[in-house]
Amino acid sequence: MSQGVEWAVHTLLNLAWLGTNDAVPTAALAASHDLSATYLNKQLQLLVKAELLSSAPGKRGGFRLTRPPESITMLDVVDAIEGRESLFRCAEIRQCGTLGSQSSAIDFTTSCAVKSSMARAEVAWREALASQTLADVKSAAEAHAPTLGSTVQRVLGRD
Amino acid sequence: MSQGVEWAVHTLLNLAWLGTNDAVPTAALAASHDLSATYLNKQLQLLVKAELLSSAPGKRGGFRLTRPPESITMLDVVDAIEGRESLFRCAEIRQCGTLGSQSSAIDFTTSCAVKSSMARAEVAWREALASQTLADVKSAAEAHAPTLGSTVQRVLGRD
DNA sequence: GAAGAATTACTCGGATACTGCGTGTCCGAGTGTAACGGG
DNA sequence: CCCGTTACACTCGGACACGCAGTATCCGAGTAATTCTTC
Repeated sequence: MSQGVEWAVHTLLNLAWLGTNDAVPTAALAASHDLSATYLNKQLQLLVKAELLSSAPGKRGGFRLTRPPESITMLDVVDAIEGRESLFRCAEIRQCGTLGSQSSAIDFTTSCAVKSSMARAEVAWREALASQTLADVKSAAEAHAPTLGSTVQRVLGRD
Repeated sequence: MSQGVEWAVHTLLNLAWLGTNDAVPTAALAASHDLSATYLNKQLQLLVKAELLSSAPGKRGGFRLTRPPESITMLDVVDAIEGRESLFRCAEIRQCGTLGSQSSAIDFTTSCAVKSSMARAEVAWREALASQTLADVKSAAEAHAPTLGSTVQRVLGRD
């Protein structure tokens, strides 16, 4: 899985701690975790495309959350970065080769059993991701570092 | 996710249908689904290393299952091919940059909240995979193609 | 006819190239701000 | 003092290289079966 997901989640968390007061430019977000600003920008563009962030150009421009953290699930973030494709892609190899050509024995209109099995597991994964919001993760982090919110505001605050 | 997983599962299924009578060489297994024999062999070696298959050299050599299909889970196969690493690898970027250096505010001895969240979802995925055996998938496939077993024996049978 | 050794043909196994995607970087288009000048 | 214009500095956004893991391939080492020779 792409490491861009980690970048995205931490960036979204920082924006959540900061509140939706102001837009934050890529450079500041990158500096807060020592990331490549240009590459982080690539990920942020994906988040904009997924409508998790909105971008503002010009002076005092940057990115800000479009929704409260309670309305952003981990699945939203993963899908935005990884592109909603499934982990396991079935190439339907069962239909090929000496076995696949024995079509009389196989009903290819039904879904591949291997594909179904993998899909079941993937649904479990996605449901677990969808059940956790950005607010949940934020709270979990605060549990062990209560001052984190004010620290972010001090470091990222524009004024 | 690597497509080798699909190759591995279908190959294991074919061996299951054939029964543990005889070893089947890579070439036959590859031909049954029109795969690259040499590359399939690479995957089979991984399965041998994971002790799901045993290999026999020489004439009438090949691969055979080491355990009954009921004792092989989907997770076993995925782990064997993909190499037991987790999908999401945490780079601990929270400890870097202008925010990470504010260590007074953050307790780095505790696990990263983002990492924990992703890990939860991954556990759900692995449990779903572990709860499905190769025999389950085999049965599901047979439900829509009862003659599949005999077809495999006819196509792959050595005699 | 039986036993044993040499031959053979087939198998796996690891070492060797290639390719596509994730990773990383760069420069141009566009916009909000601020400064400036005129009324 | 206020407003319109102009210039500017900063922002995003997409287009351009790089590297590595997944993909694909090849050839050599090793073994079991077979064949041939000999007793």
